[in-house]
Amino acid sequence: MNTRTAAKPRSKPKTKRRTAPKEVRRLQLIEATIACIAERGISGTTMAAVTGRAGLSMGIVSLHFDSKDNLLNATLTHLSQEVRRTWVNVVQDDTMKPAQKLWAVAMSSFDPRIFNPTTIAVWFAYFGEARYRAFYRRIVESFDDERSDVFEELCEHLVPEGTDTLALTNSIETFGDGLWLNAILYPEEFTREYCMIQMATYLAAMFPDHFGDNRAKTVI
Amino acid sequence: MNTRTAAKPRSKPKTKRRTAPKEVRRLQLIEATIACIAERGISGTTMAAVTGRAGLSMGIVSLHFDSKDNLLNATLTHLSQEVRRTWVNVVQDDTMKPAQKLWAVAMSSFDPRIFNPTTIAVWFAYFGEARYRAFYRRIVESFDDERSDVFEELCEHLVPEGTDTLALTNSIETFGDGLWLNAILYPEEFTREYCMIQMATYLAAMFPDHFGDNRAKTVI
DNA sequence: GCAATCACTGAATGACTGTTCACTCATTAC
DNA sequence: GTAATGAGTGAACAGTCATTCAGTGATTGC
Repeated sequence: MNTRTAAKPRSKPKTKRRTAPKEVRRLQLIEATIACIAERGISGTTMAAVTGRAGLSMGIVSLHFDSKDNLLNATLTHLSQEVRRTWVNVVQDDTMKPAQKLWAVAMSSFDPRIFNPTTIAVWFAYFGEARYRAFYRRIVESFDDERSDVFEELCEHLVPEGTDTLALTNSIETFGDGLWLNAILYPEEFTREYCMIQMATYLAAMFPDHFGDNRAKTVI
Repeated sequence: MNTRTAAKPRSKPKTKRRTAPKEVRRLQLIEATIACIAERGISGTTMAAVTGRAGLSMGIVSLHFDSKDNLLNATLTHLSQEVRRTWVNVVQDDTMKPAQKLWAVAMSSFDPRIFNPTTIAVWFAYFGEARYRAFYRRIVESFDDERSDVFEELCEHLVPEGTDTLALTNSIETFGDGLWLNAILYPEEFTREYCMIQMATYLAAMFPDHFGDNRAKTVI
């Protein structure tokens, strides 16, 4: 439906190309699913709503994903990968010192591509329903563990020997989770900027030697 | 179906009382709803499931709540009141100093009556779906505001003039929210005790003069 | 040009769900 | 005792939804 027409100049260009590569359709459906979940919740996300939004017919989901469950699964995986890309980009910069990296990874949670009302709403939609939680955990766990490991390793460079860096890592992630939660519940107050300031204050309190006082401002 | 009727035509004392006071039935249904949402999510919480679990018939919900929406509404209100009772109990003790009160209110979030897998799961179930979020917010907002006001007023006793006590209050609530979230996702790691220790560490960092170092342990 | 293939369609199907209401029966008033 | 009351029942109903599949039409291979 939407574009990507065959570039055959000699055949009639009036009809839109109806067939598209598999990956294009899959992404098209995943994006429609995201929009739909954000707007109507998972239980309100019917096949008719998703396919209608994508401008396709009902049968298309079976064709590309077999079932609704598979589509929901693929959507969550897609979201996870987007989050991963966001923080991985940041740690790959080898010119940064551990303190800068830790700061950057923590702040990457507020990158507009992943920190926006639509995306956050979808995360909590999956998270909220018990029947999807196992499903959610299975998909998210490896992504979460990977990030926690990076966090913990960075922490070890910044705190005295003997500090419980796992607890520290958990607390940073916990604070970030709480900010996401409030961002969706009170979007006027917990804007992106406000959340970043809150995180900055938190990091300053936890790593006074590195981000304490007015140091924070220079790193932002 | 699974009646309590005992079916003996004219026998008297063995039949359970079939009628009960309105409040008993309402509570019975609300508790069945809580169990059901925790187990199956909101979309899996059908009238048949709720009434079946309560040991009553399908029509009973219409009788006491008119509709499913009203039942869901009443359930969330019930949960909010339980949370409110928990922290209000704590601040009413006038022998406590502000620092102790703030500590006690923050820790009241981990009272087993409100901090348990079932109850937390239900909170996030309501919270997770966009179509219920407005509904959730309407019910919860006044409860939340009331608690935040108390928190903020207590903060003002503990920090230097000019401190942004609203931001500080928000950050404490945010950290608590994050702990609840992790408690349901990683129940083995984020136990009640672990969450309380995390909160203690957080408060110690934010109020070093009052809960810093080993002070915290004495207040627990 | 023609047949084969492939992407896609959408009405039909069957399973499930919230609500209704005619009915049952325990309790209460007299 | 008898009648009136009203709590409680559950089959029936109307609506919704995911899935299916016979069919359409675009594209490709020859």
